[in-house]
Amino acid sequence: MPEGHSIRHLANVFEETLVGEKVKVASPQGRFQAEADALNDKTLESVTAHGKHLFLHFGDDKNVHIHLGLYGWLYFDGDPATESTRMRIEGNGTAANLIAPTACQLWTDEQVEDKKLSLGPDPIHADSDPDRAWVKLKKSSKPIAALVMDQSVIAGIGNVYRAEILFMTKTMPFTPGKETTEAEFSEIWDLSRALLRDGSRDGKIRTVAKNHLYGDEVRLHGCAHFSYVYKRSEESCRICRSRVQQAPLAGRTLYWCPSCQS
DNA sequence: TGAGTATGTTCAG
DNA sequence: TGAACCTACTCAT
Repeated sequence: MPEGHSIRHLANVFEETLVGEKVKVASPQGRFQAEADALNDKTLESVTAHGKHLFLHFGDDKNVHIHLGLYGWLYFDGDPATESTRMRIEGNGTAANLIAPTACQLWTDEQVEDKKLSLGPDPIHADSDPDRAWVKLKKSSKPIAALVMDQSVIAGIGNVYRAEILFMTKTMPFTPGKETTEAEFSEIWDLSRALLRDGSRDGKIRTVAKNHLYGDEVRLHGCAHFSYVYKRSEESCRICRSRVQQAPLAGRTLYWCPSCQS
């Protein structure tokens, strides 16, 4: 479900509610019980996000690594824990309930650092270095549409942002990375940063300009979103009216406009 | 109500 | 490359 903007948004919610608090940690589902016992009554010192990975730091070499994967989500605002809640963190009159994550692990500081080093730069961070992504991209013969979603190249972009960013920058998605110019990459990086930051404010993806807002919305897990091309392969391009195309690429469905992105 | 699909990653073959 | 993970939503029946 989530791309990098959602993870940054969830980190913000943690910072507003539970960071600095002595918390109760539990695992109603049981699969995180031993780890929860080790964290119970500790203070949640800080929370960091890198790409689609979320890290809860408890000090004393104890951190929780969370990856929501395809199904996972974190519910706040006092929603009651259910028997499928992998981890529940409670304090300060609120609670976070973690449901169906791909990963929920107790990690050392070293494990956290190793994971962050394995990921590409995250455009949402002011101090991330786009050159690390550019060096990898310009060496690769893989299509740009595979590279921008490769978390070891750029961390945080998923299938929705991939389609929308390549459309908005008029990038032909099958262009090999090594044929991309530095100016084209800079445009992709800058737009990624702007869109991820904007989306992280409320956890929603916003890409379509006001003057292009018409027609049907795309439903993303119960929420309505407008998109330029994502999931619009039965419809016409908002700009040129060509039929939006779809094809599998890098294991996911890619959407693009063959006229605007040529 | 059941089939199909999905903002993702890892691992086996 | 495909299966597994195993939830929530959409759509057809």
